[in-house]
Amino acid sequence: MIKNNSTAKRGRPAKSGRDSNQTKQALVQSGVEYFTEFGFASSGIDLILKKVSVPKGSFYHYFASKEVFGIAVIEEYSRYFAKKLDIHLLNENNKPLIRITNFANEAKDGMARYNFKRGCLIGNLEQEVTLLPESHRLQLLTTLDDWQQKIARCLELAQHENSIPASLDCKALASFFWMGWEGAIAKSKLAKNLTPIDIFIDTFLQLIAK
Amino acid sequence: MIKNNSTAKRGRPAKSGRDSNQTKQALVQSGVEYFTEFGFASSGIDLILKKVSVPKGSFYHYFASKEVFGIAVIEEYSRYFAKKLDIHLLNENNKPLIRITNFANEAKDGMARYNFKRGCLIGNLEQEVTLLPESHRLQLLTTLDDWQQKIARCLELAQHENSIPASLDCKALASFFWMGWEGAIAKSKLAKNLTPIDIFIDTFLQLIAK
DNA sequence: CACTTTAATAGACGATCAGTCTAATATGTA
DNA sequence: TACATATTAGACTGATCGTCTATTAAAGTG
Repeated sequence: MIKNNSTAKRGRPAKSGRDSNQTKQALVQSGVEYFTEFGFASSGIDLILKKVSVPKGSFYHYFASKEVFGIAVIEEYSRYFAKKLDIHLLNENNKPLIRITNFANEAKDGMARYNFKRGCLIGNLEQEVTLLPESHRLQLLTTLDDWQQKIARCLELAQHENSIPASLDCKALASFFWMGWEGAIAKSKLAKNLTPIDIFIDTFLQLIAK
Repeated sequence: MIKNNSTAKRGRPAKSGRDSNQTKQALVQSGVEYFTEFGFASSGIDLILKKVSVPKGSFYHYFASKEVFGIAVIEEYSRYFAKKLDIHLLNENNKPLIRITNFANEAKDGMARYNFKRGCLIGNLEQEVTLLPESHRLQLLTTLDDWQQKIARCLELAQHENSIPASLDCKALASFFWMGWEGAIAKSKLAKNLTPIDIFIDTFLQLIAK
């Protein structure tokens, strides 16, 4: 007998009508939103579930624990953000430093759109690290390292076209960039306006310009 | 009858033997430590009390609420940190940029001494701002503004002695400095080493040097 | 010395909410 | 019909939170 390849599924059907992967993805997405706004420790599973109409009893059917769920959430955000970075930083229509500016502008839009309540998931969890499981800590480091490489490559391009001094160490400069960036996002959340991000980007570009 | 000016006190004596002000101060100090390590929301009053052997029932005798207590804690830390800043930034034995380096070195010592678990209270609460009462948010902004002025003045001195370009806006640069600083402290906590702080300070000084 | 005032403590209260688990339910397959 | 599988219902334990009220222990007062 040939295995039926149709979409027919065994078991009790999900209340929402979603299939298993969709439900999982919806939960992860909800987790991204809550963790970004309230952090890991202060986000309750209850609300995360409620937001996407998945009953509480189902959580441990989809994830083994809150920690494992957290890993999926961080991974999702990392992927999403890396993609956004690539769109700008690899855009050959623009010069390298313009690409960075464009990325910053998109991020600024996001900050304002969510009323300065969200910011960057990675930056937020970073501050919470003393409360986080070790698995999360390592994952955050890996993510930041990835982003750092993307910026470093863009800065190297700028260097090759002689927009910034050859004397600069682009790897160190990329690390410097992200520290300032996370600080700027945090300050922007605190001040509830975009001035900090503007100051950060403007100053950064001014300082490295040849 | 002349009022007795001795140390005799009414009321049930404190278990610890401390007087009211000492107890209050001890609680605030304990709060600084807990809030710096775990943030405001995740720090329980219970542990803060236990650390300085003040019984739980006494908390609301000394402070009207956790929020009011938080204000005292932030104020204490702000004062402590401002003093530390002044010691370095107003030290006329050193050139302005050396003063900044010295401040950074002392902070590095502190990070290592506490095993990268504490960092900066203000930076930590900053990330938590969505969970904080508005009074705390405003207080954090004021504190950062104060620190910013101190660094700005130091940078202006550097400018006057021609160590950094006259074209730089010292106020903006000071704001830039603190965003990067808070980001570097956070990254250092995450990585559990001092490399991020080194990269931040070295790069900052390199970029602004004439 | 009785009584009041003040300072500090003891201990419990109600609420919330975490993460988890077991039993029940709803479907497909044999 | 019986079983396998997928999902849900909902309660459970245990912690912990911030807060409050009654009580205790001292000093002042007349």
